[in-house]
Amino acid sequence: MNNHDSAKGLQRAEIARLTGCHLETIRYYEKIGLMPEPPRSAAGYRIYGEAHVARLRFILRGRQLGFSIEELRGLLSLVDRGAQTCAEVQALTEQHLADVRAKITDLRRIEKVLADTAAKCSGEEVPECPVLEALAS
Amino acid sequence: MNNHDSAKGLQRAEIARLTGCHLETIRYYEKIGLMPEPPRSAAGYRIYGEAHVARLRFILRGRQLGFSIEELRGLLSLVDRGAQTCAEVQALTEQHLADVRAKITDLRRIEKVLADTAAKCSGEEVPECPVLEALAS
DNA sequence: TGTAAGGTCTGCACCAACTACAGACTCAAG
DNA sequence: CTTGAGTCTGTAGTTGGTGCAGACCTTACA
Repeated sequence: MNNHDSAKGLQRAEIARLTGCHLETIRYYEKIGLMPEPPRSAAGYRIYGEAHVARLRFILRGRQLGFSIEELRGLLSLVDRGAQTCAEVQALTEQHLADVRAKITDLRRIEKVLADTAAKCSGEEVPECPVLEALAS
Repeated sequence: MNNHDSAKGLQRAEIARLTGCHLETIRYYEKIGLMPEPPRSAAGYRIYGEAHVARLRFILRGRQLGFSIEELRGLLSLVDRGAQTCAEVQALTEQHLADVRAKITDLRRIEKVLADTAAKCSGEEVPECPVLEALAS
């Protein structure tokens, strides 16, 4: 009954299924103030609406892109107080982009070391393993 | 007095300085069983020797290369029971290399999304910010 | 000889970003 | 009316450490 759902709202398991977010994570986001406290049913069950789904999707997408919780808090506060601050959002994004690029550089250096040392392995019994030697040096 | 040091061993601050490892981290590695418990002075102070320095360097280098604590535990147990297991070390390394490459691929995808959306920003006051829209979609 | 500064000891609390679980409650179906 | 599933709360565990309090030890200087 979709009409029922959209009229009456969603429970925790439903919003979790819709967004792919773990059940407990939603409560966690509420606790740390990323998600607003939803209205409750008479029995105290959380009832979510479309706005909650949209906000949760925003958060999840940001997390996928590697934004930290604190970065998302910043982004969301910009969202919450209006969209006239595009330059601020751009600055946050550029900073995060720089972080991501630095991480890629690091990982490529690591990749090279690992590939080079693994390539030296004969796989047979040799007295000294080149990987272990590379780590020890 | 270097002679004194190498004859009598090193204290925690000295091994930390030599290896660049944080003081408390050494104790942590000991607690979780990566580092052996060192002998103690009469007053209970830890006394480290060359073998401890070498093992700690091995661990630190492995961590720099992104090996997890558990992976290092595996590597070290291979080291501890002898070097005739080069093929096992190679397998661990190849697996880790694959993980690193997967992480690089992910980050490059993220980099592209961030760069594309940030590039759309005018920086001026526009009604909808392209970064926020990209996150919300 | 006294004392003050600095090093070390232990155990515990804290960080991110969740995840898991116990014990109580509620709800819907058979 | 009972059973099973969903939800509620608070709390503990995860990874890889870091920080700190309060007690001890050691050394240098007066």
